[in-house]
Amino acid sequence: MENLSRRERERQEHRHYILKTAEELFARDGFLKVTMRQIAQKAEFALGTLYRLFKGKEELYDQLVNGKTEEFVGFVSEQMAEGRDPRAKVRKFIEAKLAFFHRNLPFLRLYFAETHGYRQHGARARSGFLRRRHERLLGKLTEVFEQGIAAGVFRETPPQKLAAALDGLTTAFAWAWIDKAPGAFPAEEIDAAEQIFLHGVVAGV
Amino acid sequence: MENLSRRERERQEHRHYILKTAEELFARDGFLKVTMRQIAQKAEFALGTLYRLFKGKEELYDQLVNGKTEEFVGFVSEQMAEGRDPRAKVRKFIEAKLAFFHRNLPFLRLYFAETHGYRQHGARARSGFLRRRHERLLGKLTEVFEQGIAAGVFRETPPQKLAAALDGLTTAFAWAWIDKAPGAFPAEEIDAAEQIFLHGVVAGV
DNA sequence: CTATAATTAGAATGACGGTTCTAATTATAG
DNA sequence: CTATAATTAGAACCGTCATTCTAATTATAG
Repeated sequence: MENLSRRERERQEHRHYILKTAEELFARDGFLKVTMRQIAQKAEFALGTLYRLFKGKEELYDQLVNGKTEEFVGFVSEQMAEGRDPRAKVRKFIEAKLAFFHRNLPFLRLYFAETHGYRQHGARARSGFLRRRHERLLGKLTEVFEQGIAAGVFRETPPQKLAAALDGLTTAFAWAWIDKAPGAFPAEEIDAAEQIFLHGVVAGV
Repeated sequence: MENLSRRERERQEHRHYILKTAEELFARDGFLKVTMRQIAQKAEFALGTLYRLFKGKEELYDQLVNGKTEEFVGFVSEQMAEGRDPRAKVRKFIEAKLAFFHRNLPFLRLYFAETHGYRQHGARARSGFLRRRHERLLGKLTEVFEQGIAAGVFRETPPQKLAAALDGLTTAFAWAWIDKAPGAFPAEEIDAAEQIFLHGVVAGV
């Protein structure tokens, strides 16, 4: 990465800056409503320059979304791996997911749009890279539950369902938090999600 | 509704049929990607006829989505009201929500797009009718939890968080089920959602 | 039956937006 | 300094809609 001409380095910086700018627009309005002209204007580049740096709108969007997703899934996976036992891993998953969204607020909307929303372009979105990454993450969660059940820590329940439940619970908390206090660190949400998921809502035995 | 000329009755039937046809298209591709021509063709009406029956694309979409949402929120509310105690109401909520989606598969996508996705048109979607209905439903859930906590049936937890958690959990199960077996009645999902939500995943005391 | 109104089909209009092109500007090399 | 290459700005092109318009057809009334 260091043996690049100044030219090439600037090119990369420009690409990066444009992606960052586009992220806010895409997160707010979605792929279809954002125009290349808007991106160009907000990033202070000419329209033609965007097409020199990216093949087109789809490539630009894909790079953005795929890059961030990789980062997200990687981070959450690593954090989960640090948990010693299934319960700790569950806690890590919740913490990592919400913390990542806290640091990458616009990405929350993009990720959600791609994993649960409409196909945004071509035939790629719903069957593509991002979808597979999301499923991989759920797969890792599923393994954690399998281990926990085998070890007798968790109740006998289909582990995929547990994974879906935890993912849905944390997503719902992310949405509630984004509407309420998107600036603050979602500490309460993390604790509440863990508590409810581990012990349920019925008052103690 | 009965003192209508044959003309007027037919007019209503045509409107209804067009909405039904449009629902499938909107559910599959989203507001922005569906064209009026597609709707006209699929419903076997001329383009001009659509504009005679509806003011435009937005009105058509709004009527569709608002009507169904009213139906959905009404149904779930009624069902919840039938539960005798907070626990039964929780069970009813889960049953009603998943059963409604089972009967109205395309609507699941529309509802979700509107409550959690991008603004689909104008400035209306995210602050509009549907949004308020969704919040009203969450409000009713919140009341159930307040009562349950007061009665000592549920653990002391902020009731809004419980409402968000249950809503998110059931939504996640709806998605998992739609991907897996959209034809079958989601009986397993209902039971698993109730079990996890009430008692958590940690193996019994 | 006509005359008049309602309804239909589908062509024309106009705006918008992704992409490409051109002319000018700026940088690099010799 | 030129000459050549890279880069920029933004105009032009082209296709795609939502919406409106027009001419023809069908129904209703007298």
